[in-house]
Amino acid sequence: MSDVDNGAIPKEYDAPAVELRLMERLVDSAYFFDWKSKKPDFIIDTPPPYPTGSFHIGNALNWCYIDFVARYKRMRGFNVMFPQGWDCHGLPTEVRVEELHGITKNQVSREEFLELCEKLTEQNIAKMRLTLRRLGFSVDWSSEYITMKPEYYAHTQHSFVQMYEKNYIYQAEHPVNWCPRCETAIAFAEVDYENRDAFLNYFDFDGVEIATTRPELLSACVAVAVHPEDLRYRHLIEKELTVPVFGHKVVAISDEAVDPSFGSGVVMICTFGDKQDVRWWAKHHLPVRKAIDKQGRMTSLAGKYGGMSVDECKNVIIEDMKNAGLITKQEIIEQNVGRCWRCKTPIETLSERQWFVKIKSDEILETSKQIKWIPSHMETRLENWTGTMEWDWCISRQRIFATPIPVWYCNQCGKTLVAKPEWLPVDPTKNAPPVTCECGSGSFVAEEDVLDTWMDSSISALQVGGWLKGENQRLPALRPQGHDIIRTWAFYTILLTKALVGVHPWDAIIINGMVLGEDGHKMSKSRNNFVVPEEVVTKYGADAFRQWAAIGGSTGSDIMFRWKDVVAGSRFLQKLWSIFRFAYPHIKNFDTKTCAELTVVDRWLLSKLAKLVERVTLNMDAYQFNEAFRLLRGFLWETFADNYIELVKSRLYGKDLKPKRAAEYTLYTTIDAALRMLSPFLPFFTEEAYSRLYKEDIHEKSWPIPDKSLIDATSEEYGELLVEVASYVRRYKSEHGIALNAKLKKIEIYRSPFTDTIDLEGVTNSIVELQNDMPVFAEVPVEIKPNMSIIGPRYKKQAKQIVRALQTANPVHIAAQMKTNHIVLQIDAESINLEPEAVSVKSELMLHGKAVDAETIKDAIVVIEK
RNA sequence: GGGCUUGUGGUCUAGUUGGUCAUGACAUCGCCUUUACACGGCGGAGAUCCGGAGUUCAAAUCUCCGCGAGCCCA
Repeated sequence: MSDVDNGAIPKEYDAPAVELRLMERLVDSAYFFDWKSKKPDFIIDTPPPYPTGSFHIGNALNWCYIDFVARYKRMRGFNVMFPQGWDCHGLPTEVRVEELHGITKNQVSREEFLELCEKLTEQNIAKMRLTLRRLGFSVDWSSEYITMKPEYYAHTQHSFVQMYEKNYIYQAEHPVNWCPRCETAIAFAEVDYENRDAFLNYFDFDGVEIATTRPELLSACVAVAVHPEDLRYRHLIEKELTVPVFGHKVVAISDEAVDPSFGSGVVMICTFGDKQDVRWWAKHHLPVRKAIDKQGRMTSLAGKYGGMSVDECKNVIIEDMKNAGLITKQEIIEQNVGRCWRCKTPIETLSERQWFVKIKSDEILETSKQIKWIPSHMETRLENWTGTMEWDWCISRQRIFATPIPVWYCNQCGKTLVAKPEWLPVDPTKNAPPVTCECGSGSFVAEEDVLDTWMDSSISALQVGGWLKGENQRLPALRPQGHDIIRTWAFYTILLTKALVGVHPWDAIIINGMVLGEDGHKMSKSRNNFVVPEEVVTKYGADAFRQWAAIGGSTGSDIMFRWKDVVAGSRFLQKLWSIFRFAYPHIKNFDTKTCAELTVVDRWLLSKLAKLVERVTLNMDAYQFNEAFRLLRGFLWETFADNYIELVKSRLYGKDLKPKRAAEYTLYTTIDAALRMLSPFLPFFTEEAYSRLYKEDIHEKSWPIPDKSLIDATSEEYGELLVEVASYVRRYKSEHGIALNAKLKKIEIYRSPFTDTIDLEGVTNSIVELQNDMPVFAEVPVEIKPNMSIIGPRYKKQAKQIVRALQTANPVHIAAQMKTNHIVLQIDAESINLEPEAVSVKSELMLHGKAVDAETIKDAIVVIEK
């Protein structure tokens, strides 16, 4: 090859440089979903990330999966929608705005604060869009949605109104998880749990010993409880007791759930110390005594402790009780404390008037069963969560940056007025309703609470499918998400979609694992095992990063981020580039109509290529990206580059046109199919290579179809033999310290099934002679290998004895018998006729007196003359 | 405490329906600068597939027990 031929193709592939150049010519409209297309839909319910300003590596993993699917499905003829949403609302942005501007949300007006939140969110989204583009994701920007925009939150409000009309939503005074720092109710899904040590205080409760970790709730005590079978306390049941310090009277009840071995076996029930208190309170119809307010301070109910914080009150009351001689002992126990997932403040259980969505477990489970879960065991996580819900989904929040609840209350009669769909979007704190109340009054007070952010994001499946947009409602084929939000996003989306439109939200849900740092722990800033996608892309390029995502682990399992995987990815890019650089001059002007007379080696490769296409396609359909990519890489690196190309070099550089054309044809066909199959994984590399060859966009090409007529067992067998012979010669040279390109005196192949030696002569750089007959030397069998896949099923219990008999027998004797088609073995008293195919013979070959090296490969015998 | 997952050469990892020789990457050792690639090629060494029991002619693969790890939750 002269320099002129490949002068345009640089030797090294500089991925970051190529990728940045290609990004500039990207046209967004290439990936737009076509609402009027006749092609079948493939809509993806992309997770809307929280606009923190940086796209997390865990997101990036998930987006790689999504992009593999989107690009693959487009090539398979689908009208694909890969939308990008942004889940804007919520506390983190509120907190960030307070930090950035050195204010608290109460120091500025509601509007002003909202404006600051929106501005920050816009900026963060802009940053994250850049990362998405840099990673090569084929996002459909025409389908982008931003949940804080009126056109989106109008839909969130619409879902609220519809759910209210369908009797899924109600307002009630009910215990809720409350974060006193954020001053808002939160859902179970927002509660984190942590073990910590606490004092278990034993004290005298009107003559009965009671143990509690929460003496500050004494003023909220509404009952004491004992186990019904506990003989020590039977006499107490239904008696009235006086609460120490505070003096109010409570009744003693019995309940199976009391653990007689915990503490003294008597428990005090308060409003509300923990979830168990709530269960007892509901079951025994106990009264409510609110001792803690929304800021986490003691109320006037706590008497002289009123106004203290919970912790303060706890310390003071313990001191007071000790001084009064009430506390008898204290033990340290491990306690599990629920905390706000955002600010880590211990949560309280308060009884408040809140909005709830009914959880219909049966409906959710039934709907979930209509969805294909990948991997399937992830569905159990949803089932387990659904079965453990203690009360309904609390959707009201006491915050500012969120979707307003579209509700007013009549100032005169107190009636609740829920907005009509045509009034939406609406902020009730800014706008009065355009009607009067049934009672005739036109004076309303606005609901100031806002909606849980999951209400926004959990209509995403409907939203991307054109909900309320005058289109026929379509639904996504696929929901990709992490297993950490199965109990929230997946759960709520199933609930809302089923309730609102009566069907399951998606056909399939594919779960990605979490990304672990190189220390094996979940990636987090505090562990300092954190890597950002930008860093990887700057060093090695997006295509290398995407390979880590593809083969770092099997789909659904947690996957460790490893720099060396990215490095291996970039090396594969270089290998591919070298292959391309080598093939380019041979295929750039290739005429596809040229009919070629293929050699054994060509047919071998094309048969394997056809099988590869079949298997890769199957794995892509099953979302097994790791397997698909592994197959591609293995084929290209070993089969194609290390074997095929080495074998055909002499033909490609030779003067004989026919075999040259055949090799060119095979090169061309393989590279074309390989680039297409690689393109979902390596969009930049394949575009760069393809556009140099064809001046066309590979991403508009179709997925290759396996040419089954090329699958041919005989060609594969012959080709395999050729490869093994070549490999034997290489090994021979290596072992004998002969240079790889050194010429051997002569290579003879006896009993060769094929007739042409051109490729073998090329690759061994030696003369190859074929002989039909047996070689003149003796074949000495040295080992008999049993074929278990034949012996096992055929002889069952006797198999083990047969194997032992074969191994102890004289190999020469067994081999001789094979020629008569009967191998007679004596097993116990029985004589067994074993078929020859049940064994294979390993032989050493000897030539009378003369020194040659020889090896049996399959049925052929290769002799190297020394 | 519960649920789910998982335990494979030094490290990480693949392994579809149980079937002779367990995949690959990185690291390691030897040889090779051969006209695509030294970010490469060829060759080697390195694994009782966590431990135990069971099912089976046959188990990395199925079942049970034990020990360990991860995630989600209480």
